[in-house]
Amino acid sequence: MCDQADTKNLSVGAWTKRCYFAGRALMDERLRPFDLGSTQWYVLWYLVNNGPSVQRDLGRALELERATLSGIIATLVRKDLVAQTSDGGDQRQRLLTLTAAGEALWRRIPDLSFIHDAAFGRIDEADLATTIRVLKSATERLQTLLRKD
Amino acid sequence: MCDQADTKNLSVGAWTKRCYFAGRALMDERLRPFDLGSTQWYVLWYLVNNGPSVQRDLGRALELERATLSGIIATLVRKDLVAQTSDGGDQRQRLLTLTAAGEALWRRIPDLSFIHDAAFGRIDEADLATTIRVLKSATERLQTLLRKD
DNA sequence: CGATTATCGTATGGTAGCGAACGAATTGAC
DNA sequence: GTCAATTCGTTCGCTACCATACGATAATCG
Repeated sequence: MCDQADTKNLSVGAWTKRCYFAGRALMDERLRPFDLGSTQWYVLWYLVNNGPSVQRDLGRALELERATLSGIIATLVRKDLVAQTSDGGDQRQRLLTLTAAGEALWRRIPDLSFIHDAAFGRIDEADLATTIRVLKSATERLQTLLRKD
Repeated sequence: MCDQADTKNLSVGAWTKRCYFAGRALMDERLRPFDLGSTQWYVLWYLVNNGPSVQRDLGRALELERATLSGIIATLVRKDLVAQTSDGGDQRQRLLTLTAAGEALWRRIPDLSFIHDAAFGRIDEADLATTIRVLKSATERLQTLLRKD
């Protein structure tokens, strides 16, 4: 967004947006036959790899706000891919488990790691490290400014 | 998202997301007193710097889909910040102009360039260039894969 | 123990983004 | 000149994200 602005630094933000949305668009496209969104895929992925989990842990791992995750879970429950129960422990928490339909769907979904390989696989290790460092420090600075005046 | 996944390359995507949303969140926070979203700000910014513009050009400059821009314009028109007219030329196109209220609001909004300065200002030029190159090539590869099978 | 504080999930309302389908207008091919 | 293809904007339905406010449950402090 706004490459033509005064400082060339703005273009970092522009490419950050482009890259983020291009990745999401590709995931969404490949998941469309399964009627699944990219973030919904991440939730299933987490449950497959970590087993039944509490909503709170899932939100922290995927860095999603409670409200955001709540909506995504509601969608997955509506599609009968995930079940939301109480495990008898902390009554505030909800335990999420894959349903049989959810597991069956997951087995039908092809591997999506080619997306990350295609995007970053051929890039030099040192350049990747630099990119991560730049994005990380920029993010930290932005978050420091947030609500800190 | 998903830092704990198998390949470390995944974390580039995670930081891309983090950085993008951190920047947007900061813009949104600073614009909240003016009841303006970050993308709405970009539209006003474009009109201020380029004068009355056709919706099509604005969409291309900001890289927004027609449908996305249409919604944003509708919001700005509802707030009486932007007016949508026909300029007598191509009858399919709509000319966008800032209203008096839009110009008045723009004058009240503080400069937001500090956001980009804070995020990327202190980063080494060479590292910035590397980051842009990595993000650009990743984006291009992703877009090549999109709908090309 | 009781009252305050913190945490978890939900609900609401908003912005931002995309795909698909549509009508209207323009352009191009023949 | 007519008909097909393209372009422009809108609308609809959807995902995803956040802030805010709320109720319910835990944890803590007195």
